[in-house]
Amino acid sequence: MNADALRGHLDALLLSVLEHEPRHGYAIIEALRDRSGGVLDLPTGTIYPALRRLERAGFLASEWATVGGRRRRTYRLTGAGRAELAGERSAWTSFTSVIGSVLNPSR
Amino acid sequence: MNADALRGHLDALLLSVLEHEPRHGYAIIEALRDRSGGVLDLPTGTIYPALRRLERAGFLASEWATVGGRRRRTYRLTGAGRAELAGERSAWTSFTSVIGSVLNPSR
DNA sequence: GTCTACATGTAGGCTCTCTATATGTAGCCA
DNA sequence: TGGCTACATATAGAGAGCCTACATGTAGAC
Repeated sequence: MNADALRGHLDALLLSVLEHEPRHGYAIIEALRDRSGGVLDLPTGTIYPALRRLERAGFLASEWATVGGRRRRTYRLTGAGRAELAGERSAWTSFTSVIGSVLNPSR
Repeated sequence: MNADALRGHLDALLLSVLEHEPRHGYAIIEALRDRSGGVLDLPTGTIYPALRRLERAGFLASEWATVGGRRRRTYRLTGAGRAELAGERSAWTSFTSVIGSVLNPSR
């Protein structure tokens, strides 16, 4: 998976993974790996800054917890985050449609 | 269309538009606009550097022509460019599949 | 006591796309 | 003649985001 290809789509992935349950960073990385069949194995240097960016934007909220002696910062979707996710899903659909129509024009 | 979303996919678009006929930069911009139904209206500052980059990479070759008193640099796909296009198409398919499976998991 | 898994974080680099600007021709219209 | 629009190419610099590399620490297995 080329790094640039992901650009601009990571936010949607993160919001999507947090849609039904809050998760901490490490668990998010695992969830992305699972859902993608092992293809998406994103480095911490990508995930953690992105989560902070999304929180700063108001799409996520976080709180600290300690589980088994380890500190976790657990993120959950805010209302704005849910709206953003809906927008991202719709943007993804039209994006694939547009690129697809250029890449494989039907005529 | 968000600028970041395009990242890493522009090369595929350019190669695709040049697949069946050589074109010069200005005509490539028009072709992209047409094929995308007007959504993709890319600035010259995006297209021209990208074309040079693809030529430097060996995927395109160019030659100058003068038509109606105006100078054009016409680009065509090289053999390596055709191979690259095939790879990009396949990468696009798996990319959409992966992102799609994360965004809308079936379970 | 060492190794792996779990867990979070930052600094700096790299690359690509966009904005803004520059230059020039051809044709239309007033 | 002068101005406007379409045609045509090009570059400098900005901005943004993802990655690499590094730093730090706990828990449990062997």
